[in-house]
Amino acid sequence: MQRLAEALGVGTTTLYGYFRSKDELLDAVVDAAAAEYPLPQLGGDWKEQLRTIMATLRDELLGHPAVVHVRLTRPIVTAEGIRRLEAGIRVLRAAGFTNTLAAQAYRSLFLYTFAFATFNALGTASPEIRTALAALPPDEYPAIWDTLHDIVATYADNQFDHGLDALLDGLEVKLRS
Amino acid sequence: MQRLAEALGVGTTTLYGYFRSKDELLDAVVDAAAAEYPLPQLGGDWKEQLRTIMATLRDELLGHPAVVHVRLTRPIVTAEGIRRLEAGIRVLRAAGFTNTLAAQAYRSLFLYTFAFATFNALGTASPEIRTALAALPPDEYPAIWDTLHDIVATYADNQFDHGLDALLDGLEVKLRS
DNA sequence: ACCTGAACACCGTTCAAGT
DNA sequence: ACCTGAACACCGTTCAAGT
Repeated sequence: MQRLAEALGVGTTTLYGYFRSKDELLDAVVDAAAAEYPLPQLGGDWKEQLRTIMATLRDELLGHPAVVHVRLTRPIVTAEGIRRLEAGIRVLRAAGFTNTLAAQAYRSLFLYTFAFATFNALGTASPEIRTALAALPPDEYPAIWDTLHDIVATYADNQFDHGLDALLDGLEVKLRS
Repeated sequence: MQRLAEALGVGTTTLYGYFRSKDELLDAVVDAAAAEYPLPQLGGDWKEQLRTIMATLRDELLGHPAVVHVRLTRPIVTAEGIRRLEAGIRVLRAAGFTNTLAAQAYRSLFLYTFAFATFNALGTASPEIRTALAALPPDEYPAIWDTLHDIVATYADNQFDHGLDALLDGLEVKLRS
């Protein structure tokens, strides 16, 4: 708070005239960050529409990594988050999912997307991981040794699509059964 | 640190004789917590084996919620985490996945599991979410209104299986193509 | 070797007072 | 109404000194 106040050229206590606490200020920051990534027009089949919704969430979190940490401290409901949820449930129900399955499916997609963005945003840097894994004894960890390159590669962006596609394919299986 | 030292009945600075910093102490805590949940004997088909591995990770994080927050601050590699990774990659390769697909699949499962545990452990309490969602105007958010009960229910434990099963089903689709 | 009080820089927040 | 310095309780860490 004191650093923010100094950056703004005001006294620290001035901030408390606008926000009751640091948490309340951060809530507003999170909401403002979310508002920068409004839901675009949805097109394509239900899977493609959900891909668009989740890509928006991912971009929001990657665009403001600091927001991720705040959101993991306590539950925060943003206006954009509500709009994404509404759109997601609509898409899933229109695709034929029951209310229960639609809610569970959205939650699964949300969790995966949030985790991907979290581990990317919080800088789970590949060099450090690589070093740690490469130092393991190959005879004890042969599978890691063989796939070291592939494991490190999962910190790249295309990992997002892999998991999301798998999840969507799995949801389709549930839909058909 | 001062509170921990007091609880231990020693001076604060005594702790720095055993750990170079608070981070280093927390690393040891995280590793100790993980060691409480060793990988059990794996049985069943590849999906069942991965379910067992991920359940172990989930239990570890839910068993020590404070650990979750620490692990989201910086990348931490635990001994048990390495063992789980080795076991997971082995299972996936034995099931027929290529090295690349195995690494991506494990990462997807890990991300989903970690996110589930995170949002449960950090107390994304359903009452607050319910209140926030129930206060929305029904004409603007009809899908949320209709599925309010189902959405709140996704904070329960059986949500874990739903998403994990969907992910595993989706991975099976990839395996067969 | 093992332990420690004092001190430092930093933080969120409150209070009473200033314009 | 809007702003503010001083103060408080708290924190991680360092230093120089104790046994």
